[in-house]
Amino acid sequence: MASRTGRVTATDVAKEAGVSQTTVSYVLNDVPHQKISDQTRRKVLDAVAKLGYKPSAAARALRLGRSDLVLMFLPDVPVGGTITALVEMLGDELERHGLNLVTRREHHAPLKSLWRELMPAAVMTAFEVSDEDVASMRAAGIHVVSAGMGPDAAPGVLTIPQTVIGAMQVERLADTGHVRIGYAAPGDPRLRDFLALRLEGARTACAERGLEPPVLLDVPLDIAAAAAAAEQWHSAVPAVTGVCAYNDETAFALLAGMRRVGLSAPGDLAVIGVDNDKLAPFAMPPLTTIDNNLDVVVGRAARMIVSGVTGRALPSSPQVTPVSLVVRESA
Amino acid sequence: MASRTGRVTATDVAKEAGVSQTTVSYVLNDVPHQKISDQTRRKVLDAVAKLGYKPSAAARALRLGRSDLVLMFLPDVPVGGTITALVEMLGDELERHGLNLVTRREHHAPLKSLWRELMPAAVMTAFEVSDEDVASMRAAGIHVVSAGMGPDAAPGVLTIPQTVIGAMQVERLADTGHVRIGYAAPGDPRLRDFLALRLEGARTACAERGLEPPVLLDVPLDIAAAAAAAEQWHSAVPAVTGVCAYNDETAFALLAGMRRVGLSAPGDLAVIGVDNDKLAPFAMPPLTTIDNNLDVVVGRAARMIVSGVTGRALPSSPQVTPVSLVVRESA
DNA sequence: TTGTAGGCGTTATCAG
DNA sequence: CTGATAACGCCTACAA
Repeated sequence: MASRTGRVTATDVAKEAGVSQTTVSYVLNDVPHQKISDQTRRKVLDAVAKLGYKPSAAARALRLGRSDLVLMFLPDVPVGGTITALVEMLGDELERHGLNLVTRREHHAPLKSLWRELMPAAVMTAFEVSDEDVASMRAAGIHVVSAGMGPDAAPGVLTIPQTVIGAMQVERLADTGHVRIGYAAPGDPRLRDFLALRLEGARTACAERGLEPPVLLDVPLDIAAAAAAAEQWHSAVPAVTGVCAYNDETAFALLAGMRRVGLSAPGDLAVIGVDNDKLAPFAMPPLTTIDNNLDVVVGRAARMIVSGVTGRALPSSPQVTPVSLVVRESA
Repeated sequence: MASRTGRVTATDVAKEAGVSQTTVSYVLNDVPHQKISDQTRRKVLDAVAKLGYKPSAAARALRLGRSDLVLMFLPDVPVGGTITALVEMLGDELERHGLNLVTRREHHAPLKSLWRELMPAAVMTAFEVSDEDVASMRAAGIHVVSAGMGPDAAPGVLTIPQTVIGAMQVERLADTGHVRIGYAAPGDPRLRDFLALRLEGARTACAERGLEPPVLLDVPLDIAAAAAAAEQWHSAVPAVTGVCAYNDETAFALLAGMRRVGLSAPGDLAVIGVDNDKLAPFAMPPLTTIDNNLDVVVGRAARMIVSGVTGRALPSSPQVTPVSLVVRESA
């Protein structure tokens, strides 16, 4: 049966079923205007099952000019749990549609070299890819989905509105009576793009409420440095009483710094994070934070990719901002 | 130049360079016993650069009978940051050798169906794959690397000694004067395999020091439940004074529970975690924990995979246990 | 040292 | 409804 390579091919299936190899292909791909008798179909399917036939992804890709791979480019930042979780979930989701996710950091492989090589069915770019590259991919028949950070909702762009996050933080603080707001920036400069947008959202929200712009301080992942920042906010005049942290990690550092200098949350300084980290409920005090609701984002991304690849129109997505506030005790 | 498909092929390169397609292949693959004149080589390489030629992974895979994909099967557990980080790092590392990592949860795709389809160069199985499957993959020429949890150091098996982790925790507690040890198990039943091994390591270490076996309690990710467990340990006679947590997440929950009932660490109950989570330094008090040193593990895994695929012998690895103690304040 | 030719497993075209 | 047959792009004996 199996040729000398040991592989079960469609031809083997055809022989086993007593039909032509073409018929096997038709049955397996559910070719439309080809009426196959139920009996024939059955014979083929039985042979497939009996032989354990699996079509070769390589041969298929070669023939079709596109593989079943989905290439995802990640920003070259210290990917917090957020993005890794997103990758994890997206991979699971795409797999249900027969797609395989391959991730790559942007700086490692210059994109163009990789997509020409892999002929992916789709490419998902996180946040920064030149329009030129996108254009040439599209020209090559690759479906491109970009994840934008801003408030723009261009077609084919998955929006993860960073500005909304910052705004939501400010709103929570304002709603709980804080008038003078601080913003805790992460030390890592590679996060500045995200920071800029979140900060902008916070600024806008402050302006809308008639508050002064947030007082920006760096809070590196270091207790002593965080403590210094905490004191600076606390002793300012007028004092900052509520701080938006760039993310939960920064928030944890800040809370630790505050403890060191005897400041408590939310009494002396309210703190609100971003990410809803697994450990957020166990912070001292339990951390109020913004949840990205990744499941929603991933679902949306998967739908965009799958519908693009299969050519089906996507079931109109509600386009609700998936970001939500999780109130605990720190703010 | 480019054929109607828009793709630049090796034939296009050959035409551009004024040589045969065979020569192009020889140059690009550095075929040994083929003496290519430097002049010819140059012409080919220039043409490659000029045209931006990239070999088709699909065609290559079809011809060679193996792709440049590396398939990694993950255990179907709530993969903590530990494993996701490992995946991330491994992907980066393999990429340097022209390999592409594709991950899959075990329960989703029944393995066999996937490897037959993708013809991966290597498969990395995390923790649980039947010997039968491994055998058939090997028979198909796929290099298989398994990650074992136990103390066994079989060839082709990457050892991540869970028992050592438990032992190391106990040793730290014993070294700091604790005589009655507790073990905080995670609520999630899917972690029981890991738990069993870590616990076994802890038991053995206790026995070696002449201590009673650790007092095992479930510490779910819930402050109230964790508080109850803390009280139970604290009020036992003789009292448990030091607890090994299954991981940092459990440790954080336990510390939070202790705070609720007025118990402090390490005074009333010393706590030691596992994972060295990013947030561990910011726990209250800063969490003493065990670091898996993933970079070491990943490096080893990558070497095993790459050497297996390229057929080169692997540079003898020191086989030192990569696990190490990180002392902070909680134990 | 270089060129010719065949086939890896699929899908698609075109006759029967 | 089914059966030959031709690519898809690459590697590699075998010839020249």
